[in-house]
Amino acid sequence: MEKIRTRYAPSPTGKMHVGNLRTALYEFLIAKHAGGDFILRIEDTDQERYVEGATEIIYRTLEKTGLAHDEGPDKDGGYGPYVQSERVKTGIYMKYAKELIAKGEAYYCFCDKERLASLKTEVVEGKEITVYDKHCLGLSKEEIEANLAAGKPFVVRQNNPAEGTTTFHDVLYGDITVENAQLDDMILIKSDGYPTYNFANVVDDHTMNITHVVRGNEYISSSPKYARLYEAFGWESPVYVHLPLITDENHKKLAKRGGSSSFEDLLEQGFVTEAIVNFIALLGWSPENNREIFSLEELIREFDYRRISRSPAVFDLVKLRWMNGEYLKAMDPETFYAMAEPYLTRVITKDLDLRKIAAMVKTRIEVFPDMEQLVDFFEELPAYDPAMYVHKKMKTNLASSLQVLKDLYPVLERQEDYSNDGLYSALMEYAEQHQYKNGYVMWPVRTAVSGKQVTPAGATEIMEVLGKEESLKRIRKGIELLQEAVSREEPANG
RNA sequence: GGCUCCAUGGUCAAGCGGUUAAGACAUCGCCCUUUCACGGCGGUAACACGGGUUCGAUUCCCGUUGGAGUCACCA
Repeated sequence: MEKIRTRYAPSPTGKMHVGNLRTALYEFLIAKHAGGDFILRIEDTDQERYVEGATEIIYRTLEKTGLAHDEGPDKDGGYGPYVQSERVKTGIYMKYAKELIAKGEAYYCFCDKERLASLKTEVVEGKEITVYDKHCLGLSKEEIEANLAAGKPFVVRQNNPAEGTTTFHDVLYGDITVENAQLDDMILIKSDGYPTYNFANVVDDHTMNITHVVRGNEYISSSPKYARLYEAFGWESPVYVHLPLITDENHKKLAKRGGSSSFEDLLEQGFVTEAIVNFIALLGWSPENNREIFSLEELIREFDYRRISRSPAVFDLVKLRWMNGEYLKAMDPETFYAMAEPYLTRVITKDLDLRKIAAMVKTRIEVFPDMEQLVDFFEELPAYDPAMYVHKKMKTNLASSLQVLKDLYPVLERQEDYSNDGLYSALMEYAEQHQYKNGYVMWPVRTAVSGKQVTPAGATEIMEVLGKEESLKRIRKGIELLQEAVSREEPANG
């Protein structure tokens, strides 16, 4: 059987959109699952949209995500060049365009912008819809020669029949048939001499021996035109795999612009590469079993493209967050610390044991930025409401908390061992002496020492990090606040 | 609007003629607990509608409705 060759053919126009990343992933997986090759081809035929540095983003993203290409601009496999603007220089597209012209499957068009604008257009939902009228198809050989000789700008258009139907096959969607009358004479070669995406794509896929064309669903409606091109050339059509759309929560195609639609945006929001890859793999595909957590290696093994779904999938950030949390929990502590540190130092400037803090927070966050509000109290005791000392379940109230803190203060002052274990046994000893429940004493201590309703660890772990001096200081502050609160309460009660 | 595609809970989804219609996220409740979280257990929640085909349709066909995509010298 023929070796599978898939290609990722992005345009260097900016960030790496998650839809594109997913396409690249699937292309990679389809090839690798079958031991095939994954090729990178840069489609930069639109000079106007070209963005400086965008090619670097593509390389960087593929590298970071582990989607290693077997061939590409930086890795010649004998099918180069792998950048379309360079291929243009070889004259390949014009050569094939002329072949089509000779066959009557394409023609020169000299219509200028004005004439095109004068064509009857229909405005639907704010979009102008113009159908080219094949005006230049009627040009005589002499007229064409004369125009060409005069250096008149031209484009080359595909000549589609007005009758009959065209059918193409997609592995997921089956046969799709459209009336040829629906196919407008799309431009193959632009007036600047560059091929359009549609044409370059077909020529390149064929000459680069691509066996499986994997792309987004939005191309499905132009596929019949591709099919006609292959037919006109007498080329064998590749296997088509059109991927379901990824949509936003309103079920609209995920916008290019938007807070979390690019790989870079997601990294910025604190997501981990592996989680992103894992998550988008499951957007439109599911394995035979119920597994959800997959490494790239495992995906390669499991990925059967026949199980790709046909219906669009909403990009659910909430579930991505969950999955990211799973990755953080499974991450080894050193790696986690290395990634967490920059976020930690954003809120903690004091000389505290950041490793310990990172460890506390590791299983409690979904994305890195979550940790900031979880640990900021280490830096400074926030102003807090004494009402926080009241906990129904712990049966603690203002007076009991005050009592506990007052009792404990000298104990903690005497305490030498400020390790978590040492402190814990000291507090437990106190609890036992007074027949108090653990929470009855732990709750007020934790509150005093953190000033927070929610903390990433228990009282003694926090004190261990804080150290003796700071811990005592915070407990004194707690006693002070409680005394005020109690005295304010008493007259009212009495 | 033309054309095309899609249709199982709020979301991702399994299912491929006969099932108590999985599982995950989210949500709710309980348990555990040095609060919260984590973890454990459990609950709520779905086959868009109407016709066929069939002994039997979530599953096959047609239609309706709904949603989406696309109609560039962009990819």
